[in-house]
Amino acid sequence: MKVLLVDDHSLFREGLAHVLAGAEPEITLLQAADCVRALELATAHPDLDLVLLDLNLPGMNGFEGLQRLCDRFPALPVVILSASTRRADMQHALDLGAMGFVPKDATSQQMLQSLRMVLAGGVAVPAALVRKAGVSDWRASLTDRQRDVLALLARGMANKEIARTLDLAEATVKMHVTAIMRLLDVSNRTQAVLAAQRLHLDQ
Amino acid sequence: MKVLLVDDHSLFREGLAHVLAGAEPEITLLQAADCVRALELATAHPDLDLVLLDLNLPGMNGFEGLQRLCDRFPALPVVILSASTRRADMQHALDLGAMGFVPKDATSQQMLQSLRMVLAGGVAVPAALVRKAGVSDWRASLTDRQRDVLALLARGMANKEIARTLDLAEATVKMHVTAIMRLLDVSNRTQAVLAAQRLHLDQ
DNA sequence: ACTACCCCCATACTTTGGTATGGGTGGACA
DNA sequence: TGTCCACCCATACCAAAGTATGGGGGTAGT
Repeated sequence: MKVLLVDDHSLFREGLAHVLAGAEPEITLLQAADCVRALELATAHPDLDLVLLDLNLPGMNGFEGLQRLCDRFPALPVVILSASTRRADMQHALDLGAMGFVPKDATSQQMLQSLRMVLAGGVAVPAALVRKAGVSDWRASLTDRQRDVLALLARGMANKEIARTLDLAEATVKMHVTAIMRLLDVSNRTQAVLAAQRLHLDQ
Repeated sequence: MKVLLVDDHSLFREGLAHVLAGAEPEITLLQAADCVRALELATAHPDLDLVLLDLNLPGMNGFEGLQRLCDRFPALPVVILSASTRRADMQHALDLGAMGFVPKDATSQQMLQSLRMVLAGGVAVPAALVRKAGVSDWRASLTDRQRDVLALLARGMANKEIARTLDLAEATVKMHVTAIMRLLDVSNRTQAVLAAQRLHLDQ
């Protein structure tokens, strides 16, 4: 069995490698520290059985990486490993095509069970999610451009800088910022940044 | 040898346990998911040789946990395990009494080397920090009132609201905000909030 | 073809943010 | 006693943020 593990912390990768090797001696484990490398490895190893993907990666957003993986390798099941247990995150990951969601505070037994379930063709999600699905997706309510602006907003940029960066008029940026604030139900840009952080909408 | 590992992700704990056990068969590893449990275990096991502490824990701040550990067990060396590689975080941890700092993206070899160094009575810090030490404590450079204002700033409040809350004139609040921004070396309030978060100066 | 969005721009306006000066109090310390 | 410093206030000014209105162009769905 061949599994690709994507996580930016090599300590975590090595530890998990030991856990998996102990439980499943037949396993071949590939490791990637970021999504770019993960895509390379997935391309180079068509016989992959599973991908374990950490959501909060530096550089490319975990969701974006998930989307690309599911896009390029639709038959390859991806299980999300995440420190987050937010329902919105889990829901979104599953919407994008993930076959499972394992919180990082799960035990190794729980994780292994989830992996087995996914390898058997199932979908593994924590109980918390089953209870009530589809609370809605803030991300979907933000347009592409609004997300672009919000990402720069979340870095503390002024409207003028954002305009320069995205090659827009300042007035247009202001319009987007106003729309973002209305959608997030806040009254100034700092609160918008805080809300974005809470909802993992930054970056 | 007896080591206490404090991290909220049990997957990470189990993985690291395997790594440590593989490298050092004589090791006894205790695990705690939070600082409260960590303090209990440290009290119950006076023969502890080392504590491995994750910085970003839920509930009690990692820094706060570090402080309490160093307070109650001055002879017990604490090595910080953190996803952060920010110099300010490392500096702050060392100021509080940590004996080492291991980034989570270190290899297990690097980590083991750091642990050995600390057990030998040394201090283990990544090279990046050695280069330039003692930028030191932003906290000290902020006055009490500035911290009050920053705390509200970090909630996205407007100057007028802050003034009402602290019963000050808006002009006074502006003065504090300006001073804060100068101290944090940023150019607007949103960046000040972001910097405060990075340096754990919010709240 | 019509509608509905999304995206872009401009102008004008009000409010807030941020800077600069200057001045006042009280506590700490040599 | 004089000096430093944290803290407070006022006024004024310019820059930036945020709101409102109106318009143009593209694309997708009915």
